[in-house]
Amino acid sequence: MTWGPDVANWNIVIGNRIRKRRKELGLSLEELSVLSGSTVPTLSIIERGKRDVKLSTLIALTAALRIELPILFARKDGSEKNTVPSSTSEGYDLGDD
Amino acid sequence: MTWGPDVANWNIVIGNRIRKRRKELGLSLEELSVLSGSTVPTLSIIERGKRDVKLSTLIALTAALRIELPILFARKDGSEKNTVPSSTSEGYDLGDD
DNA sequence: ACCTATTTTATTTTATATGATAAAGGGGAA
DNA sequence: TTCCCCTTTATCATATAAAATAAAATAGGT
Repeated sequence: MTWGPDVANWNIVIGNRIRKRRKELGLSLEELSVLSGSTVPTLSIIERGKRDVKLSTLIALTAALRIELPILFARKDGSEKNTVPSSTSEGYDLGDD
Repeated sequence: MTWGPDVANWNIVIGNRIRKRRKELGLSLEELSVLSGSTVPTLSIIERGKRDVKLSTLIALTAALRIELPILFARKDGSEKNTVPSSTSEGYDLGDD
């Protein structure tokens, strides 16, 4: 495994959010497995932040959990903006696609 | 290749955002390659949305481009909130990690 | 203690992202 | 035109995500 601290942090944050949401829905790993198309062992590994997951896998999971992808990557503090800036004080302009 | 429409869309959106940001910084693929650790061909493929990237690759890119990961995944419309809800009307509670 | 459901861990195989490298394409500028 | 820079495409090797499966832990109930 062994990733940089940023990668490790994001893997754990995302894994925690997935697990929390799964519990909210009252789903077992087995049930989420059916809904998402990932196997139970894979889900266990992802939820514990032990895998450098591919984007498609996360997207399938968000669909199964009925949340949007940006939620998984949202900042923790409720303060900051998180929509695409169209020319901002931060000095970049990502929108529009 | 061949992904579902959600995956294809996100790959293109993220690729476009990366390329736009790279241009903003006046970087060539070669220069971004050095900064991010990905090879030039890989960057070309990612920027055109033709790869199912791993999360670690995106994180290295955001660092090289000096943007935050949530920006890459931000919704297009400037309206919606995008921070972690702590118990919301949407019916889920992802925070805290 | 037992029983059951759930989760974790381990192993093997398959699919694919990524690296390394080379070659080809595409504009501009001279 | 030729040169130069940048990007795309192609090929092969390697690393690893993910599937499939089984087995071993763990958790909660009773």
